[in-house]
Amino acid sequence: MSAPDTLRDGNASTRIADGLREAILRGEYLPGDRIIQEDLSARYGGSRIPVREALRQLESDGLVRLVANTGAWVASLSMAECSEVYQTRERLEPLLLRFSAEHLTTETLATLDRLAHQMEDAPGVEEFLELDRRFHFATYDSFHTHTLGPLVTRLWNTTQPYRRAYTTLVGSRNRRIFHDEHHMLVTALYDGDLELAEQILALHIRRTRLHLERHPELFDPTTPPH
Amino acid sequence: MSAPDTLRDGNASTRIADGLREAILRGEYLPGDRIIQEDLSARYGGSRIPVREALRQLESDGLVRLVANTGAWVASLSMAECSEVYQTRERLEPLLLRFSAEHLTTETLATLDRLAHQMEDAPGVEEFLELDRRFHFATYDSFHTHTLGPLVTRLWNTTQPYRRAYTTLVGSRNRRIFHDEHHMLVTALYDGDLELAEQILALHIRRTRLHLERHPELFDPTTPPH
DNA sequence: CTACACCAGATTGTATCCAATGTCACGAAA
DNA sequence: TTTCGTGACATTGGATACAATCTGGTGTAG
Repeated sequence: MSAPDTLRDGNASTRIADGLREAILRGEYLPGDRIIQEDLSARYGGSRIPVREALRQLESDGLVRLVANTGAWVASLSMAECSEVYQTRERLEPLLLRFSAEHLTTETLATLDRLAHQMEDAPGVEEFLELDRRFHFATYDSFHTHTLGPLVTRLWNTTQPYRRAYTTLVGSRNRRIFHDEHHMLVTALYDGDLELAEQILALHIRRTRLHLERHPELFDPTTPPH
Repeated sequence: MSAPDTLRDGNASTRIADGLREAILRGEYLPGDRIIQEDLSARYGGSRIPVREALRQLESDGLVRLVANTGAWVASLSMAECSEVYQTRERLEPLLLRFSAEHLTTETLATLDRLAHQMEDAPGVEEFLELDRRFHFATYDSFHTHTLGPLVTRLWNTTQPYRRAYTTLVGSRNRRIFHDEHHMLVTALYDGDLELAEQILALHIRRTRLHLERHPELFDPTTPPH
């Protein structure tokens, strides 16, 4: 999904921010991990100046927590905070889906169907997560948004570590209903029934949240003081 | 609402970001205005390093647009983009209202009622905008949120210049329905009817959007390439 | 044994300097 | 007159160096 650590944009801060974001999403850094500026300088090249700009960016993205004169940590969520993100998604993503579905092409629909089936055979956690993300974002990509798209991406990103932990924990048990919901969503989109598609998506997100809430042990026990 | 330009947080970047954010919200900078790093250094003190970090922060907040090796501008919205923000708010704020309303105190309700009445006598545009913001955020403040509150603040911030322009343009005409909606909201909260409160709020935001959409001349005519 | 003060090392925050890049005005050619 | 190239200037991007601050361990007093 992303180029290697070579130059890809004009400036170093963007490159570092992108690289670190991907690393966090890949699970290379875990919630609560300390981030040392110098380490990032060494890893991505360059001095600490662009590293610091990158950290500011990621802080606004909700992936990093900065404390003045003290340091940076990979953001962690309490269960209540994670639930909040999911409830937010439950309201936002159906809207984005509606915007996007109005411009869906036949090719995209075919892709969605293919992804939904591929997921059923996903061998491991990483493949499953990756395909799930690609599936949902494929339903959103047909509408170029200014606000909503980036917002939803952000919400996915901040909760990614917990989705990974949950998926790892429960293995491939109980995934049937998950796949069924995906197929139902594809069918509703085929039929052009946007109202139904919105409802299925909302329920899909809601059910996932309720499942996550059964595993408080995955989350940061304390709400950090901010 | 904010301290003057003196130190308020440990580091300069946060101070500069806060100062510039407030300045943009006050309308001191207009959408499309060029921002020169050196000017901010001079204005807020310090070198350009913390200024650049502040600009990255505000870029992630959607208030500033950065182009590599070229410069920074105060973000501007096309009408479609502004509408998108309002449609997003229409889905998000009722949820936040619901969360918050569960913890509303009698004092807060009294404050809301007072603010709603004060707004009717607001002498100028700035007072009106300020009171409107304080009213709505007072309905949200009873619930300490991790994601939703900051998100809503962000959406308010990015559209603030256009609310100001619209309010200035139409003067105090047609404000009656606006005030009525506020009073209806207060009443619904008094009655503890959250369902009704959510609906009133959604309609309030929706109607505002439709009014804004009658004035395309307020917005950036071109969707900037990003 | 615990609590606290203090100091050394580690890490972050910022200023200055220089390099890289883009902008804009000017002038020459079509 | 318009278009295109060119070069000086303005502005941004980044590296190094240093100052400020925090952390964690050690030793001392209670």
